Amino acid sequence: MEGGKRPGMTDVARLAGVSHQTVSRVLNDHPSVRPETRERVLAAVEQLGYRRNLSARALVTRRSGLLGIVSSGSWRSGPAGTLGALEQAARSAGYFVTVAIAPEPDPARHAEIANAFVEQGVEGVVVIAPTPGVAEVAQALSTQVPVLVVSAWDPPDDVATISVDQRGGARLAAEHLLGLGHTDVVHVSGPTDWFDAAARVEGWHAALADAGVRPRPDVVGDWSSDRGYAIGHELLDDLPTAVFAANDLMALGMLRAFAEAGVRVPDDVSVVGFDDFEGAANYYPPLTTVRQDLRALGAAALGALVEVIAGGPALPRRLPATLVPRASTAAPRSAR
Amino acid sequence: MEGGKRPGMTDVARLAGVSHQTVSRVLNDHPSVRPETRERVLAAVEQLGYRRNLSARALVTRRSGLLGIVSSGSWRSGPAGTLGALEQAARSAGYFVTVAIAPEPDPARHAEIANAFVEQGVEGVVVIAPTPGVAEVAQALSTQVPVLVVSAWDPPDDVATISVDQRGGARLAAEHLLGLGHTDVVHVSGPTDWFDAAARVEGWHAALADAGVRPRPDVVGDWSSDRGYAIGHELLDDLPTAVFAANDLMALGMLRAFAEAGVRVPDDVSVVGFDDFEGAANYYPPLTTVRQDLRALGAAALGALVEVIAGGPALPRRLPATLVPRASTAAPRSAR
DNA sequence: CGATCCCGTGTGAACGCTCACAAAGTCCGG
DNA sequence: CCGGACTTTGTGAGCGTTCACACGGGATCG
Repeated sequence: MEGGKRPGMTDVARLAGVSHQTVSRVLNDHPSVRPETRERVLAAVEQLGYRRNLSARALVTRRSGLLGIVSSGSWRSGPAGTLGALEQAARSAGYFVTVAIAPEPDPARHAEIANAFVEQGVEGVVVIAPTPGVAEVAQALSTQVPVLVVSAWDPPDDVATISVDQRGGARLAAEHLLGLGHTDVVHVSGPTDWFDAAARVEGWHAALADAGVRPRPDVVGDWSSDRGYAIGHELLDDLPTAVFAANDLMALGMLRAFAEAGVRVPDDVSVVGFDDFEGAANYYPPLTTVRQDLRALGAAALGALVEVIAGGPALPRRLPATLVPRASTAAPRSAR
Repeated sequence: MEGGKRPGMTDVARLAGVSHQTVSRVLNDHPSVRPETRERVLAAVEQLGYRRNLSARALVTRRSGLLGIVSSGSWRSGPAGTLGALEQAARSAGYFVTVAIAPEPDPARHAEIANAFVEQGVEGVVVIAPTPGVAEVAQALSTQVPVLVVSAWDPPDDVATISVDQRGGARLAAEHLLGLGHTDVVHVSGPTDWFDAAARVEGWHAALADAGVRPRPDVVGDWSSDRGYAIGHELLDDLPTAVFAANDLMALGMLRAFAEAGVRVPDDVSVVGFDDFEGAANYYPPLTTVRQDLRALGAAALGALVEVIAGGPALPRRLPATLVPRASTAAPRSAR
């Protein structure tokens, strides 16, 4: 697995018969180096299996080429996509990426993460902040290093933020239901301390208010399909004509509760979800839902972070969500 | 966001009235430093907001404290869990973690990743290798740096490997079905170039052979619920009494195909999945499946990598999978 | 044909830290 | 009270790079 010790620039220089500085120039493809010399150096690099030492480089340039990502332990769907897109975008922007997971509300751990990132010399940090607890990390960091927050959150001050437009997404769901003729509707929300959950609640109510429709009081869930199932059961006593679940998993649980009770979807009740989670297209019935493009989010987040690093402004941005109509929604029976 | 320039050890030393070396000792809590001096240094650190520079440290110690993780773009479920567990375990072992995503089979990209990791000076790498394409990365890397492969893969040589026991898991599924009295059974596999898919196929056939049962020829899927749905349709013509899907999403698609056709699960056909994917407990009916504890996998992988770094042996390890019996399986009609 | 400029290259210092070693200071027993 | 052992602290070098600058030589120009 290893030989003696890794060769350095001087070793390459010696073999190529040039100075270490020339080697450096070749490696950073500086213009003024004779093609022939370049060849010779590259050959030496090849022969020695030389790899540059980024620590040494970072030490003198004060640029680590590292970006930090803080994700959350309690991050349900799609961090895979977001994270992956983030990483890919980062790499093509010439950065490496280091990751830390922030468990919910632990300030000590948050400080530790911030500290670790600063010590590593990250040039910027993306914080995926679903809840206020994690958003604190962003706060802690933003005094030390450029930070971009991915969160449906109205940042208190000058912290740059990006997210999928949760309000807009919820509005889409509401308008879809409204368009079908539903007026007896209910929202099953996520935990209210989640920014996404709160924004969806807002969008939902705003859209209904605009149409003059008064929904039933929201039911608060916890994102889990189990809870969705339980809530579905509770709803059975007095069924609305449509339900908007704050995520697909809760919708899934409700679908099961309804199926077991012999309630047909969408004939007896329409169901809309949120996320377009994996498999939602093949729930029974296929779930109408609001899709968030998390890959696009990741890529956009990275772009925004790079701008912030470059000293750009901290404009909040929202990426649009889109409605994916499928078989779980239809006009209410009364309208047929 | 920034002040002038970051203070260094010498700045701290000057303020505390000691030498830079003493500062270093305090920071690495070396035993022999007088408590009073320590206090003074720590106060100075605090006052200046000093953070050490890990690049500089890495340069001299040749220990970066960095671990690399290569994950795969086409890594379906649970990287969140695995990655999260990996990161947490790494941190408590005193490492940071950098991530790279390998889009499927591109050797050039793999080489690039390997190169980047080596240049960063990672002390070890975890490669999550679902397919031979990605496993090549592991090969390439293992000559340069300690590598641990997470994969249901029989490594060609001395590469350390860890995974959930896919064969055992598939055997569990088969034996569960056998125990219920099923003999007319079929396996819907994953893409055959995936190690996991191949191992599940093997375990399935081995278990059935042991019981003297000849299953129908395997149907090859692609992990997606859409494909599962299509396969479910095809199966309708001549229904077996039980189906073992290589993952929950394909099972989900089949569940829908059956439901739409009025075929009842488990009365008319039993379905077993694999993964215990999010929501599987609330599919309709709740899906009997084989659970992999991916968090445990992540933690174990890190432990193993640390051993490899320390020069330990490269024993392959398998973590057990467990059967989660739910409502989608029952005795075949003939046996009732 | 000498002064000027640019190109290709080399020289030395510095980045912020740890390591090896040396120098005080402290304590003890004889 | 002195020598040795231990404790606490300081000094200088060096890790592998890049940066600032200096230098020689050919081309260009007046």
